[in-house]
Amino acid sequence: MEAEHHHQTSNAGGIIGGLYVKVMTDDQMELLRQQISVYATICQQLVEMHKAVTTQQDLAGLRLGNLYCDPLMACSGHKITARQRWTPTPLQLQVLERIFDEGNGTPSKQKIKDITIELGQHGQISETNVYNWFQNRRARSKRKQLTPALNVVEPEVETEVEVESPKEKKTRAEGFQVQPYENSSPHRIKDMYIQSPDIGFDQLMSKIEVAGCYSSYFL
Amino acid sequence: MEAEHHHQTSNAGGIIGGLYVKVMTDDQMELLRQQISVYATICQQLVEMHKAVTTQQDLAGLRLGNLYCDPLMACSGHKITARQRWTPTPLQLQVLERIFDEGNGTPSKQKIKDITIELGQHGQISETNVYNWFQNRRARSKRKQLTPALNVVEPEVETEVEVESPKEKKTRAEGFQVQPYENSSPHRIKDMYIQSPDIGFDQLMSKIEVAGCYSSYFL
DNA sequence: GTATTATGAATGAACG
DNA sequence: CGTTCATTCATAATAC
Repeated sequence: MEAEHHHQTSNAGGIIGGLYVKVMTDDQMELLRQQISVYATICQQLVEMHKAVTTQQDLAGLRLGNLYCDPLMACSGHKITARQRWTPTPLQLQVLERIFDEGNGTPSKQKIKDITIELGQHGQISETNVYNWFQNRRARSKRKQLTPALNVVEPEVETEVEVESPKEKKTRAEGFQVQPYENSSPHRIKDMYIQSPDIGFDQLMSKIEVAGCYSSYFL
Repeated sequence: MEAEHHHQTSNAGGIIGGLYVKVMTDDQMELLRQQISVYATICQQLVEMHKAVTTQQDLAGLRLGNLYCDPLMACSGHKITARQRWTPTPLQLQVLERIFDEGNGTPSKQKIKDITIELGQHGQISETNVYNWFQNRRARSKRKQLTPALNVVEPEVETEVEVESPKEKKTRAEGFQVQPYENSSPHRIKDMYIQSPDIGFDQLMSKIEVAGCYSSYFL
């Protein structure tokens, strides 16, 4: 094995047989395949959820069997402790993120109150929750910014020959790990091909079919 | 999900710079880019639709005066088979344990950096990994100390409202579940990465974020 | 295969 | 505000 540095993040180009082509490493191919599969499956899942919600909308209320759905219930037993930590519902989270993205980094006291009231429409929440959320959001956003460029260590050819670990078992596929850290807005996908926000369900379905057709080429 | 060399018609392989790589034409790349974008956008659209439906549901639920309970939360789907979690190598673990035992309970920022760099010699690692490791190590060390005499089982109160077959006691009660249809998907995608049909909405959202992360490599 | 455990990661809340 | 703690979630490892 030569000391060829393997840059995984760049697609190189070259001339092969007189054609200019992009080249991909197996890792990149696998990554790609994963990505497509994930998207495909997400779409399926979302479709399923949509169907379920749409067709059994009133059943949903009846089927609530959550064990910890009622933090307010003064149930006699202190054993079944409801979840003690507030967790934003997806809706609440959406609103919070939107407000956060608006940049008005100053959630004043009054603003907190307003937000709390608004979010109260979507679930149990308190001003403290909102306050804490913004505090944490800001702090962690900042932290991530401070650790942006992971010094890409180029691990030597991994000639670690240590054998002192009796539990030796790992057959690590060493190398490339993608850590889904949200830098910036993760939902931002550029280069949209569907712009209209009010597209119909059926159209989406057909789009999925098309996408699946493309996928078969690579999977 | 190993790199099965499934050559289609025009995807050739070759040796470049000592690496076996796939080559793609610009057309293929473009096709691919389109495909990913389509999926990404479909996901967003579906999410929006889902949110809309959910909102109505929420309002309906409130009107009924029911105790609030988010039907989408608390789903515990899993089984995403993708390598995404850092796992310390035995060597790294050894070093970490040693540092932890040295007692300096507070690995400061700078220390984290140093440790990360040092451990980077033995495999892929990031500062966050180190940070998390110490956090967890401390927390669990403390918890163990606190729970030596605690009985193994927390006596369940009979508030348990559901009798579950021993076969699926794994899944906690969740308010939202889609029918586990067969894997007969409209488009044949093998090697799914999300297999559980009862995955939750927020989990899906995170998957989308992850997928978007992957995408950034190619878009 | 399925169920259980161990543990990396995420995050609400609290501390100083 | 930045940092730390406590709890929970998801998953790799493992036991069954």
